[in-house]
Amino acid sequence: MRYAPEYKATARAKLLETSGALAKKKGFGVTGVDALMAEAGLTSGAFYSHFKSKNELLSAIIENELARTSAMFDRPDTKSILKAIRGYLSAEHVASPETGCLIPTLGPEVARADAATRALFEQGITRMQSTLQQKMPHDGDAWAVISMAVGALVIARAMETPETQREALDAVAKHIEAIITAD
Amino acid sequence: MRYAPEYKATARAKLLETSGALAKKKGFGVTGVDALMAEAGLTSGAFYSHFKSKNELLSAIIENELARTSAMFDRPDTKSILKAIRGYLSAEHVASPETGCLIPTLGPEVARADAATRALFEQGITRMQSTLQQKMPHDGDAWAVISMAVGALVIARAMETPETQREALDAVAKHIEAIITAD
DNA sequence: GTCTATAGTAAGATAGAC
DNA sequence: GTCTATCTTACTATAGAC
Repeated sequence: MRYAPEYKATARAKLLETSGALAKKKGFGVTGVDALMAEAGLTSGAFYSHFKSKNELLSAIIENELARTSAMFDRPDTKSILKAIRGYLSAEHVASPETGCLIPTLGPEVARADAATRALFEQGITRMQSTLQQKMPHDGDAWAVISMAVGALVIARAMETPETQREALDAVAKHIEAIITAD
Repeated sequence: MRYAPEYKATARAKLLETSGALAKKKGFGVTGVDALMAEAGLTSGAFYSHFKSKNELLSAIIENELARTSAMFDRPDTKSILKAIRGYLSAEHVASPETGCLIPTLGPEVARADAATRALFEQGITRMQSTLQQKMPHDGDAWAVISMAVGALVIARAMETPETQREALDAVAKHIEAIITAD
C-alpha cells in the first residue's frame, strides 16, 4: 500500500463534502461524475474506488448532509434554537446553497430516488424532527416548523428580487417564533 | 400551410401540459428533449418549432403550471380554501407529482435558472400569495401557509413510509387550519 | 488510490425532405 | 409543423498503467 490506512476514509469524507456542496449548488442529477470529482481535485476514474455508482454517492451525501443540519438544531434552549432558525431563514442561506441545508436543494431529487435512498432520508429527518419536537410546546410543532423553513427557502431561492425573498422569509420567521414561544 | 391557423397554439398548449407533467415527475434538467416530446407523441425535431431552446420551455412550463395552481386557491370562502389545502396535503398529491403543483418538484431547479426565469416564477407566486392573503386574518399568513404546504410536500415525497408522510402532512394541515380560522 | 483512455449511450440543437 | 439523420458534446462506467 502506498497510502496510509486511514487515507481512504478521509478521502471519502472530503469527497462527500465537496461533491455534496456542488450537488446542492448545481443539482445532483445534472452534474456529471467528472465535475463532482474535479471539485476535490480528482478525475472521474478515481470515483469508483469510493462509490460503486453515482446513486450510492447520493445516499452517502444525504446521510452526511442531514447529520450536519440536525446538529445545527440540536440546541439546549429555545433561544439558541431560534437563532439557528433565523440563520436558516437568512439571506446568506438563500444565497449559498452549497454550504446550506440539503432539503431545499435536493429534496425533490431524493423524492425521485429509490426506496432505500428515501429510507435514509426519512431516518435523518425523523431524527431531526424528534430532537426539535422535544423543545416545542405542542405536538406536531416540529413538522410545521421544519416544513415552513424548507418551503420558505425553496420559494425564496426561486424568486428574483431580494425584497420579495425577504418578505416571504420574514413572514415565515415570525410564524415560527410564535409557534416556538407559545405555551 | 397544411395546418389550420390555430393548430400551432393548441399544439403548444398540449406540449406544455405533457412536458410539464413529465418534468414534474422526472425532473426537468435530467429529462431529454426526446423524452419530453415523446410524451406528446412527437419527435425532438419538432420541438424547436415551438420553443427556441429547452430553457424557454422551462419558462413556459412555469407560467402554465403556476397559473393552474393559483386558480386552485382562488376560492371565495374560507371553507373551500381549506378544502383545496387539504387536497394539496393529501396522499394523492404526494403520489402524483405529474398532476400536482410545480413548486415542490421543480422549485430548486427554478432557483438555479436565470434571472428572467426566476422573475416569471416570482410573478406567479406573488399573485398566488396576494390572492390567498385577502382571505387570511393576519399579514404574512399567506407566505406561512404557502411555505408550509410546499415544504411539507417536498419532505413527504422524500420519505419512504406512508405513515411518516401522513404524520408530517397532518401536523402541517392542523397548523394551517389554525392560521386560517384564527381571528 | 489515482491516472489516462475508452466503450457505449444519450444529451441539445440543426438541416433538409415532405 | 413534423419527420429522420446528423453534428458535437457529455454522460456513467470500466480497463489497465503507475
